[in-house]
Parts: sequence; structure tokens; C-alpha cells
Amino acid sequence: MTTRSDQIRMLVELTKLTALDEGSPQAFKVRAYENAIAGIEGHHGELSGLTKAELTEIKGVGSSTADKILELEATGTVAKLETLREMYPPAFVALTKIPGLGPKTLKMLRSQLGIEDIGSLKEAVDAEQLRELPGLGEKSEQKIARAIDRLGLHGKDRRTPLVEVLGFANSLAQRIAEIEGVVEAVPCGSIRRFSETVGDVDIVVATTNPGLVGDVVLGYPEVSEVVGAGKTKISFLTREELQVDIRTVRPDQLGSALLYFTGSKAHNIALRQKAIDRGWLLSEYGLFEDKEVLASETEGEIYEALGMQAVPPMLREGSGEVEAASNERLPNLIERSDIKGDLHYHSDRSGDGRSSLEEMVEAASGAGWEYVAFTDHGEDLAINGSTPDQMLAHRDQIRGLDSRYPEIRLLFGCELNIGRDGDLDYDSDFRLEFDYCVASIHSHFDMSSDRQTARILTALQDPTVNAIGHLTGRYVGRRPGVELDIGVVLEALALSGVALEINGALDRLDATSEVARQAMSVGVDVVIDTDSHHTRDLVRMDYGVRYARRGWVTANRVLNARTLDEVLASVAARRAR
DNA sequence: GCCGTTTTCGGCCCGACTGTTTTCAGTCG
Repeated sequence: MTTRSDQIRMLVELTKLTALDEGSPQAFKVRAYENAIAGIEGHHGELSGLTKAELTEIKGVGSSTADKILELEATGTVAKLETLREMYPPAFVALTKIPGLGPKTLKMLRSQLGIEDIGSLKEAVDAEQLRELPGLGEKSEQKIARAIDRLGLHGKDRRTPLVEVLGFANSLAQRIAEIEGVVEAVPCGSIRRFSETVGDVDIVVATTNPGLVGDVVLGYPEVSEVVGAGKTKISFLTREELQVDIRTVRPDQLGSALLYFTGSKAHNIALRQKAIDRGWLLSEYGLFEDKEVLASETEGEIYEALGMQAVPPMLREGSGEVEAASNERLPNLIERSDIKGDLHYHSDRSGDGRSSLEEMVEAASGAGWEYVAFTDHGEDLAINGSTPDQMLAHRDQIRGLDSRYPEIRLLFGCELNIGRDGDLDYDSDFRLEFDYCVASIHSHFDMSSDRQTARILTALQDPTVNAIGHLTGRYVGRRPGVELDIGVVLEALALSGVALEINGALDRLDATSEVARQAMSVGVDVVIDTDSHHTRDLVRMDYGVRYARRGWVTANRVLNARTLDEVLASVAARRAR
């Protein structure tokens, strides 16, 4: 049986090889495959077992793609894909990762010089053969030579975890904003959409003096190599080989520039198509009717002119948001100001906690929260956890502080460890001492999907468990999450009334926004937590909320957007079952 | 390859930068 990820993987490979075969990533066939992938990703139920008629009902999936999905299911492979694989073996396809080398040039190199892989390309470059070819010259040859040397460091597919670039992007934008003539400098692209990984850093700069921006920025110490520098656009690499693209526009064009540079590509295409439908043109310079500007200053004006609701950046993935916004049906997304408290929060009672109980209370109170649950680790987490006696003493301290900080209610909670088979810390009587518990996995990441799923199901049946923390245990860019049958887990969460955590730590962002969106569609509640171990971690609530918005999470489904009484009532109701 | 409140055929987003060119192709975002 083929899974949805098998199907998507097949289509992604087909897209890549077809782009090479057609000689352009913009080829219509390539775009059609991309649309089919987007349609399938936005389609929630299983695909396995669907008939051809049912498959072609999915947006972007036509007769030919449906056949390929069925063929994959019946035979385990797709003849068209096999043919392309023979024509373009992996060693040749790998050359597409070299920046500056596109499909047209690659195919010419192959036919003219017999280049099949990185080795033969390098030889041809060293023999100065490339410069003799039509359309190429000495400079192109040198550019390719440099790119080969760097291959793997900043290949076209490389993505960097958001956690590694967000601070840098913000500080860069802040410094650019101080340059004379600059009105605003905004990190855009996948950073603004709050994707967990980013390909590069995109910054839009509204300025009356674009030349100065270029001069100043290229003098910054972070600039390790200039990739390109024109009148309105400069690109450079940092020492860590992160690419930064800076685009300047006039201040009155900021809205259209933000729209264009925030993307996603699929969202932009959908908007531009709406403009075309009205006989208009949408570019980074504005929305135009003939040469007349209809809107350009703010994103909101452009959306309004296109007859739709303004789409929050996190939703701009081309996954149904344009249709929803056109029908006034965008969800009422959770906002930072809806959040009333944090239900996953540590003190130095945990071995990995870095701030004292009182410091953490002070910080939570300063954040304006109405309540916070201290959920220090249970005893099973050997180095970090606490014995029952330590926990009871900890409770006394919490209750003592609770009376000293009347503006915030302090709950005595626990982060229970989910053992290999779903077992939890302490005994069931002792667990009832806690006001609230989140249960999470911290080990045994490489078991089968079935066993991981069973383990989570066992844990969430326990009446003292109120939420499942960082569902998959992933660390973005470092450790993949465990494999789970998400559909089964969500169904069990919905039935039991246990909340799904969206952990706001930037290297976790777990559960993922895709899972969160699925959770919304099946009526699962979400809790957005900071999992703070230090007073400086509270900013994660912002991140968690932004990431939750990316998962189409609505305020009415967020546990910690409710009052303390409502939270406590749901804990009591669960224990009474 | 997909799609249709003009269309079942003829369209399919728009523009900057580079290097190679005398007006443009390729690549990228």
C-alpha cells in the first residue's frame, strides 16, 4: 500500500525531472505537477483507495496525474518516472543543485561535452572548455568553478532552521532601517510566513535613497561574498553561506513589495491571476489598470481592490487561503492578545531549568498572564526529574508564591514523561496531586510508527493527562520527529478532550502547522506553550502563536485562550470521566 | 498537464540581474 507521502514523493521527483526534461522549471507541465502536489497536500483524507473520478476532484489533479497515483498504488512505480530516471541519472540531476546552472545549460553541457556528473564537469572547467560554448564565456566558467567548490554548502535546495536566522534577520532589518532615507525594512519570505526552515533571508526596504542602502549594506561585516548588486536588488552570502536578498522600493510601493517578497510563490501566482481576471496587472510595484495605479501602499489596499479579505502572512501558502479570503471565509485566527496563560513552564526544580521559581513567577507576571502552570519534569526523566517528596515541597513553594502574587494564579503541574510503552511517572494517585499535566516523549525515537502511535494513545487515555507536549519530539534541522499515525492520534485526542500542544520553542515548533490544521478540522483543542526553562524563553509565546496561525488555529480552539476557571473545569471534567 | 460565470482549445505571473549579446537567453526569486 502506498501512503500519501509516497505519492507526494513520486510527484516531487516527477516535477524535478520534468523541469530538467522540459528545460525550464516554469514549463507548464512542471507547474501542473506543482499544482497537483499543492492540491494533494491541502486535501486531508487518505488518497489510497480513491477512484480515478475521486482523485480528479482534487484541485490540480487531472486525468494524467490520477493515473500515475493509481499506477503507483497498483505496481509500486510509475513508468513515466522510470523513463525519466533512465534519461537523467542521480549524478546528473545532482548538477541542478549548482547555483547558476539551469536545465538549459546542463543539457547543452551534456550534449556538447558529454558532462554526466560533477567529476566530468570539474574536468571540463579545469580544461577551460566551457568558455568556448555558445552563450557561455570566461566569467560564466569561473562562476561555475566557484559554485562547484561550494557545492553542498549553499546548494539551491539547502534550507536553514528558522531558529538560526530569525535573530540575524531582525537585527539586519533594524540596522537597515536606520540608514538615511529608509522608511521601513521588513524581513519577508518564509521568515514572515513563519515557516520552520528558510531558504534565504529576504528583506524589503522602503526608501527614498536606494543607492545609499546598497552602498551601506555591502559594507556590513556580515557580507562575505557579493552574489549580485543592481539598482534595486542586492544579494550576498554571509560567512555561514546564508544568502541574503535585499530589495529596495519607493515608500509608496511598500505594500505591493511586501506582498511580492513574502510570497509564497503559489500565493503570488493566485493573486496575480485574480488581477488578470479583472484585466489588471499585479507586480511588486503595485496593482495596475493599464498604467494607472489602483493600489500599492499597503497590502490591505491590494487585497481589498482584488475583492478579498487580507490574508495574514502565515496563511500565504497557496493552500486554499485565496479561495477562503475571496469568499470572506478566512478563519478567526488566534492572536497573541487572546492568550491568557502558559501551561508548560519550568523552574530550576527541573534539572534543565535555568531560572528559579520566583524569577519565573516574576517573568510570567510581567508577561501579563492570568495563570501559569509549573510543569517541572516527573521522576522518570532521570537527571531532570523530581521525586514525589521533592514535588510536594515544590508545591508548597508554589502555593506560597501564589499568595504573594495575587495578579497571577500559579498552578502546580508536571511534565510527565511518556515511557516506551506509554507508561507515565509516579502512580495514578500521586498524579492526582497535580493541578494540570502535560505528557511528552523524551526518548525511544526510533521505534516503528505503530509502536509510537500506541504509546501516545496509551498515555493520553490517562485521566491526569491534559495535553500531549511536543508531539513528535523533532528538533528542526537536527532530529526528525517520530513517525506517527497522525489521523489515529488526532481522533483519540478529539474523543478524550486532551489538547495538542504547539510548542513555541523555535527549534521544536511541534506539533507541526500541518498537524495543527488537521487538528482544527477534526475538532481537537490546541494549547500553545513556551516550554520555558529560563526567563528569556517567554518570547516563545509569540512564536507559538505565529506558528499556530500558520496552522489555521482559531481562538475558540485554544485551551490557554480560555479563563483559568474554564481550564480547571476541563481538567476536573476529564478526571470525573 | 490542467482548466473553464467569455473558453473543451488556448491559454498558463512578473520582473531583476548577469553575461553574453547588439536585442536577448538563462537563471532566479
